[in-house]
Amino acid sequence: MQDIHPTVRFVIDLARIQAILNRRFDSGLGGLGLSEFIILLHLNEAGAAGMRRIDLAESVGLTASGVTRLLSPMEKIGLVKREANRDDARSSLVMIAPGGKRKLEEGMERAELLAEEIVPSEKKGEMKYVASVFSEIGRNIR
Amino acid sequence: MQDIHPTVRFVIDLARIQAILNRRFDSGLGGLGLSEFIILLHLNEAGAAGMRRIDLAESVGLTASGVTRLLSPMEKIGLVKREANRDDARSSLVMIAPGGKRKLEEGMERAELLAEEIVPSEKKGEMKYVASVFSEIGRNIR
DNA sequence: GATATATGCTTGAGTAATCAAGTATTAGTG
DNA sequence: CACTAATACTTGATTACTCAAGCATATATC
Repeated sequence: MQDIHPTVRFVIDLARIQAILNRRFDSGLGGLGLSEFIILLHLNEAGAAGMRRIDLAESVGLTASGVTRLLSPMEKIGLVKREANRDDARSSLVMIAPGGKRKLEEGMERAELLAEEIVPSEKKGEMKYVASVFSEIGRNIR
Repeated sequence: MQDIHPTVRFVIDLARIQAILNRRFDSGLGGLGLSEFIILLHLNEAGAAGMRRIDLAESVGLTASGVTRLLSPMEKIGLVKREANRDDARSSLVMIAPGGKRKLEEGMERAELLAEEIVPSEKKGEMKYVASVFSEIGRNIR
């Protein structure tokens, strides 16, 4: 038990950092939760075509159920809108609404400020490396 | 909104990976939640001296309140034990109990298997490096 | 040495997710 | 073409936290 497997250590450090960042971002994004912010970001990247809820779940890292619960109030307040999927009646498409675009821009400004607080700009190189490791892990885990 | 700030992207990737890992570890550690596992790990490292709950909270990344709620059932089933702190009556010390040591060893075995699934062992060097970046970020954010 | 303030911890109430089970719909198979 | 299996959700119940408030105890200040 002396030496901890590096990847296990990684998971532990990851959990800690995420818990802290989650709290910070949840309360610092101007009334937008971190998950909501992330959803808007993905939907914004998807553009007018929108996304199926399940693909959104996959890219955010939540379950389909979690996405359903998150989207429902967001739809009510006009951050996102839904549309039937003419190719598959099981699924509907979600897309970002004008209100969501505004909120996203607001949130992004704050997110950038928060980001600067946690990683000093001279660490950008390291961040790049970490990002590449993340994307590899991301592919491994689904 | 075209290019996303690298650290903001980092936070988003982190959130996704953590959500997925959290689910995997929560259900793969043999009845031990990931947070409980992490707590046992820290307490094990602290040894017989134990830790104050607030220091435990800080190293796990949760709030004091969260730690209270996690520890209470763990104490009941004999994974940890508590002891008054003779230097400061406000705080009590928590330490790992024999039952906790056993559970931790079991959990560690499974955690290592899960870890191998996520990151192939030839990437251990990279993980060590990422861990060092994490611990630096960790110091920045408290 | 009294009083204000800070620290450590717990608790009630709330929230954000989970899982398991259910309902449609679609795709695959003999 | 019927029938089984898989997919895309949604919902009820539960879990794992959070925050705000409160209670003790400790520390600092006058």
